[in-house]
Amino acid sequence: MSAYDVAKLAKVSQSTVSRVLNNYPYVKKTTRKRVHEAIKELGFSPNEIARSLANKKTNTIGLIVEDISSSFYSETAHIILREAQKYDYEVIIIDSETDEESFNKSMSTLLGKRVDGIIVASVRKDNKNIIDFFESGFPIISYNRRTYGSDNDKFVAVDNKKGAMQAMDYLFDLKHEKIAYISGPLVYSTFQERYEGYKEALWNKGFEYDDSIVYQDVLSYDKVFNFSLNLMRNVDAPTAFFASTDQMALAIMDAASRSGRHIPYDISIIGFDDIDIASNPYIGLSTVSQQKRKMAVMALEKLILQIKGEDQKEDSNRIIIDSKLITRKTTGINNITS
Amino acid sequence: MSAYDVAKLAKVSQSTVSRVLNNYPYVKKTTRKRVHEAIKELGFSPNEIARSLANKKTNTIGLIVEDISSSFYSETAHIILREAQKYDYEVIIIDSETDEESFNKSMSTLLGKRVDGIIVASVRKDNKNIIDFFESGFPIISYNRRTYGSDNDKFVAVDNKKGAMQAMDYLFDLKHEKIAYISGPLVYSTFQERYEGYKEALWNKGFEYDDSIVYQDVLSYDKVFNFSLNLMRNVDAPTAFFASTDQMALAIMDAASRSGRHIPYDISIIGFDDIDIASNPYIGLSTVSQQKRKMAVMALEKLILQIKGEDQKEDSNRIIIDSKLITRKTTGINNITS
DNA sequence: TTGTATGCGTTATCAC
DNA sequence: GTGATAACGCATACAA
Repeated sequence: MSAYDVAKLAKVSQSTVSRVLNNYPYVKKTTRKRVHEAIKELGFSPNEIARSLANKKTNTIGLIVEDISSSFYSETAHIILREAQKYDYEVIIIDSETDEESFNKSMSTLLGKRVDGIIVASVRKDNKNIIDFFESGFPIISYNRRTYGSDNDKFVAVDNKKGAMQAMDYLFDLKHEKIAYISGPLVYSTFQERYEGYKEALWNKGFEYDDSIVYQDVLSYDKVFNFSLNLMRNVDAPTAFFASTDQMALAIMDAASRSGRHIPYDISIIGFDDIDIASNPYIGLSTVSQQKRKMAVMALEKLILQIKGEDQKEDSNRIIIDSKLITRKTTGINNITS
Repeated sequence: MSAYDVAKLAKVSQSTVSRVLNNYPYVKKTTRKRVHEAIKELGFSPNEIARSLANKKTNTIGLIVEDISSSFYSETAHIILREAQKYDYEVIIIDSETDEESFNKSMSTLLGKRVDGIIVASVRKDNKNIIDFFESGFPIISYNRRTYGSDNDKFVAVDNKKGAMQAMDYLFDLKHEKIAYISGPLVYSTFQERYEGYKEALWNKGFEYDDSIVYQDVLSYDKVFNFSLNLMRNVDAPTAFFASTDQMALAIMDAASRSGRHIPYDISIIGFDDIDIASNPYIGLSTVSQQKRKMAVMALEKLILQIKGEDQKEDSNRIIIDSKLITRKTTGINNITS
């Protein structure tokens, strides 16, 4: 069934049906009513595909995510989905790896579907391909992780370096001096910058960087668990652990209890992200908040401005959100007398 | 840029371009090569929207979810997204409430976009609207929660009642006799059936159903926390809690530690779902597994069979997956002498 | 205020 | 093997 059927029933032309569908003002009231009745009678709903073809816009956006089952992504995706509804956009989510080949494939299928814009939740910092899109003017924005090397990049992210320094300074305030750091892959700007924050905080305090208490590898629960457990078994184990994600902090907490440590009396742990489970009182993880909601909402709004061509040149395309230290129950004063 | 540009460059007609795009066999090798070269030179990628209009299929499916940030949904969505890629389907995710009005709205926009099929993660058991779709033959399937009242319904779900009984029997084996039950809204088949399992397990043992130790309300962390904490403060508090979701079990664990109880020595807690965090050794929640992966994969496969019209009449459209009891560290023998 | 005709970028049916 | 040409279901410029 098409608009022609409606037209026939309402005794008008298909163009008139189209006009009432699009609220074109100059349609006689009575014919508008006839058309509406015909639509209802037939249960007609316009074919958005055909509409998109004629319009050259699909009212759908793409969201490329690394792993939607991971808390940070699912929580921000939730916000984006709900928010997009308000603007009448649907969203196609692509869940794929971040290597350049996978990324290109995701972009191709999204562009094939002619989405109006794309949000990328997880780029690698050296992704060259996305830069071409930034410069092409196609509506696209990344959040959480950013890319380097383009003057036209668009992203919204927390101040990762500052956030890391906040966490470190807080641990220093609690009299911790030997602080282990658990980093994710440095191919991501988030980890790169948090790592810099860790080092700079150390430097500011005059402490030396100790490679042996720094983990820098893939985000694997088991690997982080083992690394932490090993450290904890040393006589002069670190008194505090700073994890670059909450997920990893969970693994460290596990290692702590496995090693017989009591949090936060024997050991302090702080994370980064503030995923939902962190605020669970049973976990009560101290962490650095990314302000997920703000981040997700701004990414979407900025994208829509681009789509509508309303983004002002004066507006910055690089939005940096303030990090926020959140102290809960996994951090405490250092009781280890050394 | 369109296939016409490619055609011009390759000195063929647009139809021939279409033929090589679709791997139509009877195209001369040399012209096929010329077309491929032209495509590459122009960086052409076919407009899937136009293709969909001509084809009457979009190669995209819809997924209606209640809250993608909730573990169970994000974890199953992850599986569905990854799996759909293999079949060359994209997926539009709609995150919305489950009341009939919201549901109808979600369906309308999905049908407007002409998706090839729809997966519904969270229907209410009395949803009448979805029944019309089951009976219309439009490819649609629900997972996790089902609907009652249609002979043509299609779903894949765990055996919720049996799962609940497994949990209860396990607690009975651990010498628990007074077991509180935390239920979600009975408008969902999952909670309805788990509730029945709870009662039937009680009945089988000859224990009486005690309304005062049963929570039956919305899924709210705070409400469950308070309810549990109140119970625990009684002199003859339940020695075990059975939560109808892992999320709620987390709230109960919180209440337990708040009330000074040690899990599992003073109190046992068991959940339902087996979300990822449950297996975190720091949490170590005993639970009933829904076999998420199996469930998600089957829902998608069944849907695709429907789309391709290959679903055999002999096949059952009601797939019930076995529940699996998973014992971890939140359950133990009852030490309370009564 | 409304109808006619054309285009959007494909696929598919015919001819040649 | 390949090229016209008519759909697909709408939006829209142009006429009337």
